[in-house]
Amino acid sequence: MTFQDELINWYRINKRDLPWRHTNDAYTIWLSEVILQQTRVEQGLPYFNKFLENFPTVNDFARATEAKVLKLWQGLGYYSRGRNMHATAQIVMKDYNGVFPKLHDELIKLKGIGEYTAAAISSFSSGEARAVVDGNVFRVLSRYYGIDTPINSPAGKKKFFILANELLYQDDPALYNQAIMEFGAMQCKPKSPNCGICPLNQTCYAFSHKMVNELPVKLKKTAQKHRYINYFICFDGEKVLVRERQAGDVWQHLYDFPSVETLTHENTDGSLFTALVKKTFGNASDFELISSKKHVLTHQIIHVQFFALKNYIFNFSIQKELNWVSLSKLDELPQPKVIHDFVQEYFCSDNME
DNA sequence: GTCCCGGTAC
DNA sequence: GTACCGGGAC
Repeated sequence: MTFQDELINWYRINKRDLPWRHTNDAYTIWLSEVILQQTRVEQGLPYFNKFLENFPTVNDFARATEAKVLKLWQGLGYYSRGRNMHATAQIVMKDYNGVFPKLHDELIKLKGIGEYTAAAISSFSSGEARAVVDGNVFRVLSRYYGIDTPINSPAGKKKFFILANELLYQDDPALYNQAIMEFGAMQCKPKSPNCGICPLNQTCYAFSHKMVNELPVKLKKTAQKHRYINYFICFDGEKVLVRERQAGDVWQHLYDFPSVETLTHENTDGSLFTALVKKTFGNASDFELISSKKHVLTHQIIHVQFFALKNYIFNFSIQKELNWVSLSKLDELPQPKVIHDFVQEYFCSDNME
């Protein structure tokens, strides 16, 4: 049997029953593919159901507010995906009369749709012969063919893209695309794949050369930088002061609190930190540490501290994009996970007293 | 705790 | 090439 036939055969027996595999609708497939970018099926599945329920059509998606989209996206990470989807839904309404494109060359023009997603949507919705090249495909091909070109280098991307398209099963591109990705996700897993039961083990380069754990090769990621963000919780009766985060940093258009960022881990009781807080919030201001958390991103390790702020003088010129929000409405705002976790803990223990 | 996983935009 | 997030495996 050929490589392609083995994969398809394996897929017919082992595939998971997933909702987006029962449709040819480009809009529904787009929802699933963008949600599944950088995301495992188990984590993405509830979000897919939530989005389809809230936005049954691309028109419903386009007419929503961005805050509603981000609120539904909350906790999934990489929020630019949600913002780009919202923009794309509006472009589809305006430029495509609400009919979601099915062909690669149109899809690739849309925000948030790159080579992988254009190939996936076009092959699954229209049967177009475009090979998907995602992390699963990189892994399966690099191991089976023994290719050690780094998958995150320009040369590697080109090489695997060409090979994947040469291997594409022309009789049913969609079936083959599904098969190789599912095979990568479930059998040719990143860690401890069970090569003993793999139907391709007799012809797999990595297996016969004992290189399964060395492939694929990936260039080392850049070092993470440490950041120290100190949040201040300000109350005015039932209202709390929140900030909408702006472009140029993480969590764009999500909400957190007024903050003071320092270059190092400041001593909370130290005079330097106290001076900084007084400079920001007024000389009479006083603060008390509530909670500390560490939040890890790709390129940043964010050390977060939450303080209760008292006797401050509110001054809009100090931090922009500040708004008072009543406590009961706070959870309606999209929040970064580290903020949402804090809010849940802080106000839950408050209620229990 | 520490390490590893994954598409797109710029 | 680098920035974007959160969760799962160990």
